[in-house]
Amino acid sequence: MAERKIENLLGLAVLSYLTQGPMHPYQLSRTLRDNGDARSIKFNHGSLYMVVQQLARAGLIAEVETTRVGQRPERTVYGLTEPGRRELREWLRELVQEPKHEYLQYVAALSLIGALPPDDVVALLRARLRRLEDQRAEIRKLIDNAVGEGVHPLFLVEEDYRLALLDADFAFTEQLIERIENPTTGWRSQWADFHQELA
Amino acid sequence: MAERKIENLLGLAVLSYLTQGPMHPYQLSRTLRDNGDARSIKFNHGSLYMVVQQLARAGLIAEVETTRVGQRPERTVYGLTEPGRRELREWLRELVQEPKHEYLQYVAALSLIGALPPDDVVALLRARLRRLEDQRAEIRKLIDNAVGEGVHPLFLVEEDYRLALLDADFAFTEQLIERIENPTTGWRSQWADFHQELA
DNA sequence: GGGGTCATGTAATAGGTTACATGATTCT
DNA sequence: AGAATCATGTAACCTATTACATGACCCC
Repeated sequence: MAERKIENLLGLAVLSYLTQGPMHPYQLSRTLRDNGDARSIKFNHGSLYMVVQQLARAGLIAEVETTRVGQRPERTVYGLTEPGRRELREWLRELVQEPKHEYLQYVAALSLIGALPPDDVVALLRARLRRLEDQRAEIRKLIDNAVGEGVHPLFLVEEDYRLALLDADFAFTEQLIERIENPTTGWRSQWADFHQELA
Repeated sequence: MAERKIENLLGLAVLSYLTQGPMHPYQLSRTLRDNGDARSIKFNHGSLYMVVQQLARAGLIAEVETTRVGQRPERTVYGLTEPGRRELREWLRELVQEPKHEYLQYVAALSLIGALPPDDVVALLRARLRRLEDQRAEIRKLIDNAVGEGVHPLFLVEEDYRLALLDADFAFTEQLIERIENPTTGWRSQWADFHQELA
């Protein structure tokens, strides 16, 4: 399968929004933030303009008109092209279908965790549990609010997914504490020994 | 808390390896790959040299000596400084303790999933389930092999975590299919209607 | 002993983020 | 009317990735 010209997921969001008609970048920016999609896709003002340029260069979107109101800078309105529509479809299909390898911070930390002494780690893991609970509650509230306002759950699946991951993290972390602390099979003493040697 | 000067997690790995004594970049590179830490931390040759420079500029590591063997380019050997040791500890502590918001591809896709027709999506989700199983099996094997060779499970926790996330993804995805397809409460028809309007 | 691959590093390019700039609008 | 904020875009900077370069070693 041909490599994608644009990797930045902001581009995907842009393509997706443009299915509802042509827009200028600022409008996209606005919609992104209002829609709360910025929770799911890393967004910042500067990158948006960049990505729009890239999409245009790749022929996935095209200038539809440029207007000017008063003395403000020109606004260039972009619309989806046919290749753009196809790219949107293919890109989305791939992301849904193909679990991608991602580099997560916690994974990185876990892979180097031996550099900290085990007792410290247990305390840190306990702290993590608390924060995970907080985050969970927050997302829960966000979902409930939205549903309360009549948003169809289809538009909240990504938040459900986040919850699922948080729960998995929580369970894993609890279990990790157990594996360190268990009085008979726990790793504590070996770990402490190993850790001595480093210092 | 003061912002970290270096964000790139490769830097964390470098600090961590240097606790075992000074090394030159190529040696770090080698260790990274051999250790399999490249599975957890995005690694490529070029970035490593960059990060090493950054760490040096920030005073977290320092040149210990530069040697030259034959006509090969000079090798500069770096060692951990005291601030570097502290940074390593603090950085790790933070990562363990504080669940970070990350932008995941699947999350992005889910947030825009309405752009695809529901029947397609169900097929894609089913495909995902199969690949998740494959990935799971692969990691399982990797863990079992390593344990078989006598590696302490402490050095495999990050793989356990990966498994936990894969399982959560699997369960979520199964459930999502159900929520779309359920004959009485499923989203299919509303979704299809909504999707019509876009075209 | 010539062709690959390893060892080791630098330079060029492209991507993304922050900072800057300026007219319009709203608030007090 | 001045201050603050919004609208809109560009430019400068920094980071990361790819490509390039070259001596040494190993294999047939």
